Parts: sequence; structure tokens; C-alpha cells
Amino acid sequence: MAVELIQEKLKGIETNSLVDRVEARLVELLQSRQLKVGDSIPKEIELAEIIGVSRTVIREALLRLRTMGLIESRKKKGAVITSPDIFGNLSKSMNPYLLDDNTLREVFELRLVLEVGMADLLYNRIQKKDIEELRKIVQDEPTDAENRIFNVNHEIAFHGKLYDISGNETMRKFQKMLLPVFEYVHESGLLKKPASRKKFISHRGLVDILENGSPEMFRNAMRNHLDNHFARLFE
Amino acid sequence: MAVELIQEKLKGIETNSLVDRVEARLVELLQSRQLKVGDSIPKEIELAEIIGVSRTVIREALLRLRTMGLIESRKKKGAVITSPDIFGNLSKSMNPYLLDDNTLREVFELRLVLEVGMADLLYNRIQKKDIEELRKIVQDEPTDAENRIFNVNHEIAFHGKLYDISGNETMRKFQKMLLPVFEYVHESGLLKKPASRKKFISHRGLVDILENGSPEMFRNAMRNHLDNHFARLFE
DNA sequence: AATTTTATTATGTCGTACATAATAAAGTAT
DNA sequence: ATACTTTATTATGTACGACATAATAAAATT
Repeated sequence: MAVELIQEKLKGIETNSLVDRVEARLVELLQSRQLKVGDSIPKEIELAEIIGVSRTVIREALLRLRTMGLIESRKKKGAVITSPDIFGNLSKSMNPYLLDDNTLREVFELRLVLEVGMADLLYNRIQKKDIEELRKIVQDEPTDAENRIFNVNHEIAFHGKLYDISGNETMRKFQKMLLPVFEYVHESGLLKKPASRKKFISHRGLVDILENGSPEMFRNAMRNHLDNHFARLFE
Repeated sequence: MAVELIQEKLKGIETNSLVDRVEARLVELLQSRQLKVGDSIPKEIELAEIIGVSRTVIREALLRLRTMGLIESRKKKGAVITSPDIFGNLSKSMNPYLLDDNTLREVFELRLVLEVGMADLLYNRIQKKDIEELRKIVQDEPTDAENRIFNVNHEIAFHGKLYDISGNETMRKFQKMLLPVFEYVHESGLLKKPASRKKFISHRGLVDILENGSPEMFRNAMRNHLDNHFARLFE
């Protein structure tokens, strides 16, 4: 008995499965600077021989890398290293029904933080035509009375456009993932405090500030605009 | 020939591989609200029979779900639905050598945006002992002359503590992933403009504001504190 | 009743075989 | 000789069957 325990201790870190270890080896290989994006890695069978495991294990390990977006594999050509779309795969796990309440709330917060903090990016990259587009969007800003779906779509159009303007594609993708979760948290009973109907700075107001104001002003205005949401977080 | 074209058209969307479709079915199953975290899904062989494909395909699809953190599978017990650690797997692709330059820059920006925008979370959750801890950290704030590693560690300690205070574990994990990339971008020749040595608001200054100021003040202070970084982005 | 031993079960690993798609090579017609 | 078509080749995709291994349940022993 003690012997087994000792053996277990000695094995120690090596508690991972075979596929785990192979995966680690491969990730190591990819990150080894020698290899750049576009390079291809050995064929499955070759890898199986080199590492000394079956093709099945190699395939499972490669599959993980593929799922993570580290490689792409084409028939005949083998697997090539790709510049991973870091948030590409995340979208599947970013599902309201699968996340626990705390994480949901945190994702909710994350969006607020991003939008309050993005001001400098906006001011440094906004173009005249962006302002025009924003004006067109706010032109038919719905009243509170109109139906919810319409309001939601308008929200998404406006705030989404801001992410576009930020010129940060990564952040934009991130936002697209956060959106459904945000909506869910907003609508579900997760946040105890009801959504206030008070009107703060409008989308129109934000555009005005974006055109004539400063990043500092915009941050405060956005914070104000989002106050309904913030207020629900902090009781 | 025309017939083949028509067939291709008819197949249309179904261009995905078999595993892709099975994966989609399974994700659908997981998200169907009926199932909660902790529930177990049918065995591999059962799934193979139900869906009508080989166990190999089922395994590959399940493996993807596992890689994404949607399920965990234990011997004998089968696979159970888990609350996914949304950023868990992301860390493997968040590697400077695997990301293209543009994405690297965007990740760099992402950190700045988060820290400028996180003020409200801080003010609503900070405790007296947090202030004390921050004071202890800034107490031995290194001078510029001291070695780089020491400076970097101090930076990480201070800003990391801020994320802790934010009470947003998701954001904290996110930051931990962004950190190495941020460091890399900062040190590599990616950003043309050299890092300025000008001194802006110090960590000490940030703590003072955190203790006696407002979220609005903190946002501006943090923006100022990070100005070296911002300045390198916008020429 | 508690502990150990044995059976069972579902995933993990392996090997083989063939299908399929992408490419390269060979062949054919103009 | 060039352009096109056809035929091989190659590496991944899919499938099946077999055994190993670990976790649990059932049985047996004390």
C-alpha cells in the first residue's frame, strides 16, 4: 500500500493522460520560435512514429490544437500553423445556460468596463464618415414605448459601431461573444434590482461628445449612459 | 457536370464534416436548458447508436467539447456537463509567437482599455485592507534606475492587485492571459515609438486617489498613468 | 457492519482498413 | 510545345474491432 502511494508520489506531475502529454509536446513545438505561422508540421503517421504513440493519440492531440485554433489541417497537405483566432472557439462556451451565475454577472460587468475604457481608441481612430454613420443610427433611436426587440437591435447597432470605430478587431469579436450573455443577464432575474427607466445621456448625446468632446468627457458620458446597468450591479 | 453542380447546391450548407455536424448536435443538446451543470450525457456507444455514426466520430466530437471545457469525462461515469472555465483553454493560444502583429497590438490595447474602465468596480468593492495592501506594494516602488525585472514584477503586483479588488474573477483570469503578450509587445520592436521615460501619475498617486477620490478621478489618473503606453500606440 | 475481493462498465489506447479530397504526375489533344 | 484531361499518390477523415485501465458496484469474507 505504502509502495503504491510512493509510486504515485514519484509519478507526481505525470498524472496527465497520454494525449495530454502529447498535446503539451506539440504546443511546445509550436511555440518554439523556430516555427512561424504557415509552416507545416509532420504528418500524423510521422508524429506517431517520432513520439512513439498510436495515430489515434496523435489525432486526438492534433484535434485539440485544431479546436483551439492553433493549427489547420488540410487533406494531403497536412497540418499548418495558423495565427489563432483567439476568441473563435470561445463562443461555444459563452452560453448563458452553461455559465454559473457569478460568471454571468462578471461577463456583464466586462462589457461595461470595456465601453467606459475604450474612449481613447475611439478618438484616435474615428473618421468623419463614422460620425455620419452614428448619426444615421441614432436618427431612428426608438422611444421607450416601442417594442423591446427593436430597442435591443438599436442598442446592438449603436454600441457595435463603437467597437468597429475602436479599430480593435479582437475587442470587437470579444464583444460579439459577450452580447448574448449580457442580454440574458439583463433580462433574466439574475440581477435583483429592476432596470430603471430613468433617462441618462442618450446615444445622440454620446455622438455629440464624440464629435466635439474629449476622451475624458466621453468616458464620463458613457459611464452615465450605462448607469442603469451599473446601478443594478451595486446595490 | 450540371447535375453535380446542382447536387452541390442542394447540399449547400451541409459542407461541414461529419464530426462538425455531430459536434453541433451535441452542443445543441447541452444548451437545451433541459440539462444543467452536473448532469451526465449518454455514453459514447449509446450516442454512436442514437446518432448513427461510429464511436470514433462521437469521440472526436466529445473531445472538442472537452477541449472547450463544456464537459468532463471520467472513466465509468461517462461525460458530465461542466461550467466552462471560459478562458481556461485560451491561454494556450495566447502566445506572442503564435499571434500576428496586429492581434498582438490589439491585445496590448485591450489591457489599457480594461484598466481605464474598471474604476467603478474598484470603488464599489474596495476594502480598507486592500488599501493597506496597495500601500505596502507601492512602499517599495522601484526607481527607474533599478533593473527591469524588478520593475516588471512590481508592475504586475500592483496592477494585478487592482484586478483582485475589482472582484471580477473572470477579468482577473483574462488579465493573467494578457500579461505575457503585453510584456512582449512592450519589449519587442513591434511598437515603433520608443517608450518614454516621462513620469506620469505614479502607483502611489493612484492609491491616494483610490482612497479619497472618485471613479471619475481614477479613470483620468489611470489614463494618465498609462500614458507611456497609449502614446506608443497613437503616433 | 466494515473491509476486502471480484465483477462490471465506460473511457483510454491501439491497430487496421478504406473513403475522400487535394495535389502531383502522366498522358492526350490541339 | 502548351493547355487540358486523366490517372496516381498522399494525408486526413471515417469506421470498426480489440484490449487496457480506472472507477464504481456487487459480492464475499472477516
